[in-house]
Order: sequence, then structure tokens, then C-alpha cells
Amino acid sequence: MNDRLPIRRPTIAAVAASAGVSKATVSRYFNHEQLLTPDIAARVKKAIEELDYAPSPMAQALSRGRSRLIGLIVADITNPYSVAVLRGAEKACQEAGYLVMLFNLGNAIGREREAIDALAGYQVDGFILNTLGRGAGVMEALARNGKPAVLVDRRHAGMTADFVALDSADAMVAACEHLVGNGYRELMYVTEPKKGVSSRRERATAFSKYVSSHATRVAGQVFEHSEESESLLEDAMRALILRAKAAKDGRRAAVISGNAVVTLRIASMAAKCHWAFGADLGFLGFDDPEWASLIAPGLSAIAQPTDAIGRTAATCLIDRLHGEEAPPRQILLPGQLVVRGSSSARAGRTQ
Amino acid sequence: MNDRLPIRRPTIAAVAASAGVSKATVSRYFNHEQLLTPDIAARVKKAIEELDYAPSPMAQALSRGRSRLIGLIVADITNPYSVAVLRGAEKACQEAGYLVMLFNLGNAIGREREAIDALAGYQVDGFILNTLGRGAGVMEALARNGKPAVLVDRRHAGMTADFVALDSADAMVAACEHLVGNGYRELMYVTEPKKGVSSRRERATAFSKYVSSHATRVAGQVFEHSEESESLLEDAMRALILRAKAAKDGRRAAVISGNAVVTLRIASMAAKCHWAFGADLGFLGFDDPEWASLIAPGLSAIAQPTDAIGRTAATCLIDRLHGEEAPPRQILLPGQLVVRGSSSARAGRTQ
DNA sequence: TTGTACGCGTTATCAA
DNA sequence: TTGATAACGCGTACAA
Repeated sequence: MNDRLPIRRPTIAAVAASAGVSKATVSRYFNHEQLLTPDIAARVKKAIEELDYAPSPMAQALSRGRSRLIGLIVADITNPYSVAVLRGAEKACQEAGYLVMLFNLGNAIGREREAIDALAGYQVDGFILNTLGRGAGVMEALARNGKPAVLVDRRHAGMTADFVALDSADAMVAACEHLVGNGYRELMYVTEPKKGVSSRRERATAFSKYVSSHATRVAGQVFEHSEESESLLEDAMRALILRAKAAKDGRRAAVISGNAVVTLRIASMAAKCHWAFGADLGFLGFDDPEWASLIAPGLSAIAQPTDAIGRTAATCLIDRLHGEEAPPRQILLPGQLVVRGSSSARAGRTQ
Repeated sequence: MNDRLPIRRPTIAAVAASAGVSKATVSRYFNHEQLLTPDIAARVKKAIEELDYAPSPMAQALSRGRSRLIGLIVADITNPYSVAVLRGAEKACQEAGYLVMLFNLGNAIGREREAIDALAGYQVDGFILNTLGRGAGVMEALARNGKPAVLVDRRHAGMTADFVALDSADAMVAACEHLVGNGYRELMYVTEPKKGVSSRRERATAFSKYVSSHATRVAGQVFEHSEESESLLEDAMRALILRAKAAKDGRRAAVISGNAVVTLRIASMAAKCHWAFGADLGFLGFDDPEWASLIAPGLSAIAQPTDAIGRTAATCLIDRLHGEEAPPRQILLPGQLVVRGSSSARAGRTQ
């Protein structure tokens, strides 16, 4: 039952023969039906149905130069953010009749070129990129293949392409104002190593800017946390808490996390050190993972509109494919502040 | 700078012309280099490098009938399990020189056929399926396209294909023995609606079997939990706890969760009702999400070897593509019991 | 060993 | 309006 080798789907030639017309006529039935005599069209239609014929997208791609394929390159599919975006993008693509070819970099920077070329080989019509962005070969590879791209979350310096992301600066201000409004004045922003990643840089910058423009009331520092600096982070947080206590003016300490990965680290550290969020330590994190409400007393968060980001990226790209010629767009989507117990105004539990 | 339209990558004809040979010779350079004179091979090589030529996989696919593409159909990309498997599979595919075309069903059963046909249109060489499995058109569509497939996690009744999944029965026994060994004798297994999903059925069956074969010491029930039955579940859990207390023989109550989605529900319910895991209520869940250790006092779990499952599925499929003709295999991978505080022997916190 | 010519399944040009 | 025919970019019998 599984003789899988020589099974061939019917071709346009078979339909043409069966309908007693030429291949060109069958092709026209799909692409320019208006040009066909009703009588002929009906015959072709019948043959198509009898044979259960469907055009081969591959052959179409070869002939037309367009494939209805979209290449999606993602820095790290382990990252829930990437997956959430992927989901929105894939859905929008499907709805527009495009299929997604996926390439996961697995955080292997430097494979960006390889990925672009591999996907371009299959004639993908365009790219959605969520990559590390050392930028090196990327621009060149994109240009060489002459295909449009839209960047997600991470923009490449000097690359002129559509860009979709969270409005980090706006979100950071909202986060800071919320915390400060609730009495947290000793702030620390913890981010993964900024390196070249634009979203990380922009959030850190927005944080620093907020702090310096409210220097009279608020103190703040940026902490770059990498896998190895676990104990350094613990020390920094401990110091932060002590500083707030030492101030004697009732100010409280709070940590802002740059993304869900960092949030996970901080939450497990807090559990280990028996720091109570919302009491000893305020907390608010970028990204709103499903488990945020489960960590007592609930982790406050900036929820990213990941689905909309993915969807926007896809439709934006597809617009380009349909001939949209506008200059590169920068689409920043607003985050949503989700308040839970970890950033409460008064110490203690907040269901 | 973004004149993306008429950029054409060099073709085999261009290389042939540049090297002063025929297209066939260039083709042979890639596919049968042994047949070439060193001198000629060198000339071809030079031309290839100068033009930065790479064969078009699309055209190759059309010509050979094989595309080095693998279609991956997933029931619901929102499910972390699916993503984890996807990750392993995509990696293995990449390493073997295959690219993945992704199709997410978004839990829309009935789109399976559509997905298979869409992917088959692009000449994917084979399928990796993690779908709902009403089975209806699936077998037919697969047969019609004559392409091999490997099933992941969910097997289709009557479909003879390779199958890769967690060894659910074995894992369930391990889970039960662990709980019973720690004094939990009043058990409840909570699963999403079993419907046609084989993995859910198998786990429930294994649970029932364990309970009935230890009926003298252990009581157990299966609870099918759907989105709407939130309050029913709460009632059931409350009753479970009371039953254990009422028994007066020191037996304790424990819940086993069928997957991470259910775990999330139960954890938030426990928080709401102020049930303390490991004290009032034992807990152990299938799937070991990253946040399992953060829920006090740590959620015990059966960790699935998701990466290995994905990787195994992919290599298994690729073996078939390379001519492997063995009868359909059933590959069951062992889960790993991760013990944390939620299933501790004595009440109280267990770091 | 190398080249010629045809096929893979479409679309598009140009006559008819 | 419809039908040959030539691309599209590549592999491969077959001939040289």
C-alpha cells in the first residue's frame, strides 16, 4: 500500500489532452479565465475535476519567478518570543496563500548568509528576519538575491528595510512610571548582553534616559546579565535592596527584566534567596509568559503584541510583493502593561 | 539600492559559457565529478567561483522529482511540546541538508488534507506529522501523493507509518509508582479531552491499568478537562482531597496532569484555592516546562525527550528517503522523572 | 570523456 | 479566442 515512488500527479498536459485543448488553454483557465469561451472553459473545468488536477507550484515558480513562498529566519526558536511571532506570521501567510519555509539559526550567528542563500535558492519571494544582526553578510546576501525583507524586533544598522517591533521606548517609560508611581525609586534594569541587538540597546537606552531625566527622585542602573554572571547578578540585586533600605526615605527597590529569559533567571534567584516580590523587591518584566501569573504574587509585565507583530510583518512583506513601493516603514506596536502583585504599591500579597 | 526585480542569479548556462564547456559538463561537475578530466573540472570550478554560482534547488527538484524539502505539519504551534519537537526536527533536517516547510493547523482539524496537498505541491520529499488524526483524508492524501511520512506523538488508527513518541505507558507507571511510593494513594489523572488523540488515550489507559492492578492500596480516577469545565475540575479536586482526609489511614491525594497545558490550569487553580503542592496535594505532570521549578515547592514532572523525538522523527524519515525499506517502525523514547517538591514524601517545603 | 537534445510542469509570446 | 512554441534552470539518456 505504500508504493511511494512513481506516483505522479496529473499534469497540465493530461488535462489538455482529456479536454481536447492545448496546454495554453488550460493555463489560461487558471490565470486569465475571462479570455475563454464558456463552452471551452466548461470542458476544461470538467477535465480538471475528473483528473483532480492542481497546478504544480514548483513548476509555476520556475516559470514565473515567483513561488508564493516566504522565508522565515529566526535567531533562536527556543525563544518563546520568536515562536509567538512565528505563529502570527505563519497564519497571515497562510491566509494570503503563502507557505512558510523555516530556518532556525539556533543562535549560530554567522549562519545568516547561509540561511538567506538556502532559502533564496528555493525562490522564496521574500524574507522575514528575526536574527542577531551582526549585519555583515546579511545586507549583501539580501541585495544579491534581490528579494524584499522585513525585520522583526532587531533592526540592522544601516539596512533600509521595513521594520516591525514593540515600541520599546514607550513601553519602558510606561514601566518606569508605573513602578515609580508605586513607590519604587531604586531601579535596576537587567538585560541580556546588548551586543548588537537593537531591541536590547533601545530598551536600555530608554531606561537610562528615564532615570537621568528624573534623577532627583529616581536612581537606576543597567545590568548586563550573561549566563556566567549568575552570582554577580545576585550581588547586584542584594546591593539594590540594601540601598533602598539604607535611603531611609521609604523608597523601595525594583527590578525590570528585559525579556522572558531574564525573568526566568530572576524569578528562580528570588525563590532561592527568599525575596518576596512586591514586598522586598518590586518586579516588572518585558514579555508576559503564560506562567507570569503563577509566580507569587503574580509578575507584572509588559505584554508584547507578538501575534500582531508577526502578522504585521507578514502582511507588510506581502504588500511589498504585491507592488507596494513606499519607502521603508518603521512600525512600532504598543505593549500592554499588565499589573500584578509584583509591582504593588504596598507590601504584601495581592492575590 | 533596493531594486529587487530583475536580479538574476547566474545559471548553469552562464557557467558553461564562461568555462567554454556544455551545460551537461557543469551539471556533471556537481553530480558525477569522477567522470571529468581534471583539466576540465578545474576550468568549471574556476567559472563557478568567479560567477558565485549555485544550482537552483527548485529547478533541480523539478528535474529530479526530489526537492530536499520536508513538510512539517503541526496541530498547534501554540503548544510548547510541538515547538520543542519542531526544533529538534528542524535541526536534524538542516544537518542532513533538508529544509523544512511548516504548516500550522491552528487546531483546525479537517485542514489536514489541505496541508498535505499544499506541501505536496512543492514536491516535499516526505512529511512529519503531529496532527489531530481524525485520520479521514490523511491516509488518502498521503497515498495519493505517494510520499513517506512519520507520525509524532499522535498515531492514526490503521495508518501504517513510522511513529515516534514518548513511551507513555512506561512513563505513567513510573509516575504512579513514584507517587504511591511517597504515600499518595488517592490519585486523579487530568487530561484534555481524549477524543481521537492516541497519546492522551494511551496515558489514560495506562493510568487506569495501574490503578486497577493495585486496587487494594490505590484509588484513582480519570478526569477529562476541557476549557469550559473549570469549575467541575475544581470540585473534583476538592473532593479528591477530602476523600484522602476522610480515609483516616494517612493516605494522601495527588493529581497527575496529562500535559503542560493542563498543568498550567491546575497550578493556577491551586494558587487560587490556596492548596499547597506537596502538602495538601501531591502533583506530578507530564511535560517539564521551564517554569516547573518556579512554582513552589517545585513541580515534579515527566520530562519528555522532545528534542530527541523531533530529531528521531526527522532522521527516521530521511532514512526512508535514502531507500530504507524496513517495515513501519514504532519508536518509543523514555521519559525522565524529575522529582521536585510537589510530590515529596512528607508535607512541607522542599527547596 | 564530452556534447546534444529532450524532459520536468508551467507560463508567456506570437501567430493563426 | 485558441494553439504552437519557446523559455524557466536543471538532469540525463544517448550519441559522438
